Amino acid sequence: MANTKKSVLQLEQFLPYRLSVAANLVSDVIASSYRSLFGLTVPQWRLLAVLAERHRATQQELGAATRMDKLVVSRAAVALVQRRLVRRAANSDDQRSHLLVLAKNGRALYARVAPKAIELEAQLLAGLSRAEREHLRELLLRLEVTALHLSP
Amino acid sequence: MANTKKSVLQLEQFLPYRLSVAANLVSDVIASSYRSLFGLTVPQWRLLAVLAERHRATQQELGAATRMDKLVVSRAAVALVQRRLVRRAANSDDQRSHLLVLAKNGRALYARVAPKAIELEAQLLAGLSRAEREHLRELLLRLEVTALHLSP
DNA sequence: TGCCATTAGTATCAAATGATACTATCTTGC
DNA sequence: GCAAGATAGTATCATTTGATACTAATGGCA
Repeated sequence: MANTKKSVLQLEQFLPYRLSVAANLVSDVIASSYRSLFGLTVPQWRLLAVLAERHRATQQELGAATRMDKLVVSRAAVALVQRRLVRRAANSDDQRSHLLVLAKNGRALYARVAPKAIELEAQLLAGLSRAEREHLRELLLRLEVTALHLSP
Repeated sequence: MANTKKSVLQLEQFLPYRLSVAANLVSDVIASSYRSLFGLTVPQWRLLAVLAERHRATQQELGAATRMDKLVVSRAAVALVQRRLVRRAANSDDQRSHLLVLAKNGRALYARVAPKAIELEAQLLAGLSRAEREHLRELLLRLEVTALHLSP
């Protein structure tokens, strides 16, 4: 019998479940690699990535760029500053916030982390053709937009 | 300039990041819905779903079916038993384990939860055609297999 | 049989995460 | 130009989550 109506739910076929399983597996691969190689958590690594792209940002901007809430950003920033990978400077435009910038150490670490990230991504995507990767990216994006719409 | 080589990393384009963002958004939609409507966490809901499919299972089997570790399964099971949604029976084949079965309440609750789950899935996938949904499912599956291979 | 390694499940403690509320600064409306 | 919100960031506390180690039971296998 073809599954034309799917009035019954099967967990294995349930997309939110599949998505969660895939994302967790990928995330574990990434997270354990960053932690063991560089001592970085995922939020910390994301901040580094954004700061490498933008050269400077407030925590607020970092939160928007990484879609992490301000508490997660704050804790990651504190850790990075303590490790002297990132420096804080006053923001003359707004004294409530600080501008975060990569320190020399941070820049050096990022130069080591980024190739590893690209390599991991390549390994994860090894089973997909170029066209399939593009398609996956696009499908995920559209899913995101819809989910965002449904969010509380 | 076409991005032919991508020697530089952009977080926005980084697949593990995109996947994580999409999965978290979807997961939040699901989790908050289940919690507010039924008082269920995601692990609890997954156990109900598997028990509804199989009628009985040990925690070990539940862990394998839902890809959650035994600690998560144990805590979810305790909560479900306390709410009398699930009953435990001795397993004569192996006295170390128990067989979990949906109680009447659990069956009734599941009958209310499942349609909601299917509806949420439909809403999340509203932006995708049938073919695209299939494709997404397949791509995620292949990604999973690769990630599993890379796992520690 | 009887010993040892393995497994199912849980208790216990440490660490991460999240909710709330606070301080300091900024913005807006009047 | 000054009160009344709003916002950036953090401290504090409560809850979740995870690591470790434990108990009880099983499965080899000598």
